Formats: sequence, C-alpha cells, structure tokens
Amino acid sequence: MTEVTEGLDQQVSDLVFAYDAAYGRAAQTVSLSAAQACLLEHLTADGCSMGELAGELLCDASNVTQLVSRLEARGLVARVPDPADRRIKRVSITPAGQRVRDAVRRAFDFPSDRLGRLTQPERHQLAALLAKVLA
Amino acid sequence: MTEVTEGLDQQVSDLVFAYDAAYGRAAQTVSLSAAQACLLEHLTADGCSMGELAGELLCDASNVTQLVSRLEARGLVARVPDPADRRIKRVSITPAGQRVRDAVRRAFDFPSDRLGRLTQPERHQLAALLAKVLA
DNA sequence: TATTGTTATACTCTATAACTATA
DNA sequence: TATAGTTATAGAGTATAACAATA
Repeated sequence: MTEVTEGLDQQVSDLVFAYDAAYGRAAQTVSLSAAQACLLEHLTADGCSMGELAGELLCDASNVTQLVSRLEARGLVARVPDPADRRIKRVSITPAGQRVRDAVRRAFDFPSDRLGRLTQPERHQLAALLAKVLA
Repeated sequence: MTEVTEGLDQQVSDLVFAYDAAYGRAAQTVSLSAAQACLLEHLTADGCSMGELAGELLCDASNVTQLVSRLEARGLVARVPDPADRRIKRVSITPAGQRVRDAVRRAFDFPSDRLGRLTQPERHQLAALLAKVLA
C-alpha cells in the first residue's frame, strides 16, 4: 500500500510535469510565455480587473501590470477604465488576442494526446476521482 | 460526452494549478524557488552530471549552471569532477541539502491533503488511469 | 483614509552565443 | 574536432515598497 501511494504521488508529479511542458510548448508556438497565455485564458467576456486577475493567478498585482502591458503592446488585450469606478481598469481581449488564444488552444495537445488515451467510461471514472481530489 | 470531456480537461488544469501552487509554497518555506527545489529532488545518490540534469529538467545547460551555482553558494549541493572524464562535473547533495530537501517534502502537503481524500481502492483506480495517460 | 493600479527596483528563471577545458 | 560546462548577456517572471489617482 505504501508502494501504491508513493507510486501514485510520482505519477501525479509526472502528469503535472508533462502538462506544464506541453502548455509551455503550445504558448511558444505564438511567442507567448506560459504566464502570458495563462492570463489570456483567464480573461472573461466582460473584462477582468487587474486585481481579479492577480487573485485568480495567485500573484501580485504589480506582476499583472507587467504581463498585461506586454500583451497590450502586442495588441492582444486592451485596458478599459471602469465607468463606475475609474480606479478600476478592465482588461478585455481583442480580436487579435482571441485568434492567438485559439491558436494556443489548438496547439495544446495534452488533452487529445494524453487524456485521449482513455475510453469514455475511463474518463468518467477519472472525472469522479478528480472531483473528490479537488473538492 | 463533450461536456464530460471539457469538464475533465478543466479538472486536470485545476489539478496542475493546485499542484504547482502547493509545490511553490513548500519550496518557499525554506527560501527555495520551485526550480531549485525541483533540481534538488532530481539529484541521485551517485551524483548527476550537469547535462543529465538539463535533460531531465528539460532546460538549457547554462540554466543548470546557474541553478547549481545558487544551491552551491548555500551549501546544499557540491560539484565533484568525474575522475574518469574531467570535463564532467557530478552534482551531489550535501547533508545540509538533504535536510532542506526533506523539509520541502514535509511541507509539500498536496499528496496528503488532496490525494489523501481518496480511499485505497480509489488510489488504485487513479493509478491505473494515470498509467494509461502517461504510458 | 482606504483602495486600485503603476512605477522603481531587485532577484530569479531561462535561453543564445561565445568561450574554456578536456577528450 | 567534438563534448561538457561556464560566462556574458538579454528578456521575462515575480515580489516589495513607494507612489498616483480615485473613492
């Protein structure tokens, strides 16, 4: 049993390593860092504030400022001041940003290459197990 | 079914995010970056060459040089020239490095906090599914 | 006075290119 | 000449502290 547990820990570690590597490669295909692609992926239709993004990405607001500035310089996002509270800036994705984001999604082959090895019943099994782990 | 697949993709993404965050926090408890802790974790008893480490960590050799230099400056690893081929330097972990590595392992609460939510049969199930995904 | 975001700064991660030492 | 590793350099990620604008 200890063996199984240690084996499982290692497997999860391997999974995370493979996932991160695949995500980095996908981002690189459009000259984005993983952090930039991740931010792009977190943007909602109505636009997120800088603070909300920092909270979701678990990083400092000053870091978000830099990431958004680089994405904005490439025309992938825009800062829109909130009319109701002009301290707040909402970050929205531009059409060019949507195209780049879609390209990252298409290039990200982990779901199809790896999770695609499971049958449909196995996917349900895995989903149930992960639900418990992530609850 | 599409719903389930998309849900599964998101769950795996959430798992990776939670894992990475937990690992970073664990490393931070001993003032290591995640990259430094990861290198420390990859060291074997006989010592890895710089090139082997670069291969395992999927990064450039010059990056390994810097990481090892910082760990060496803290007395956590040592560079030992290979007697058979003096171009090669084997990186070995010091007793202080072992203590720090163990501290990271103890502080890394993901396996106990998250995987610990599964029963033993569920762990076997998950291990079997991950074996297929990682094969 | 409190909050949102930015700026200045510093350190780390990471890669590329040029270099040294050894084979 | 080829290989292992380092150095120099540069761009990006990240946090802290100080700051500006707004509430």
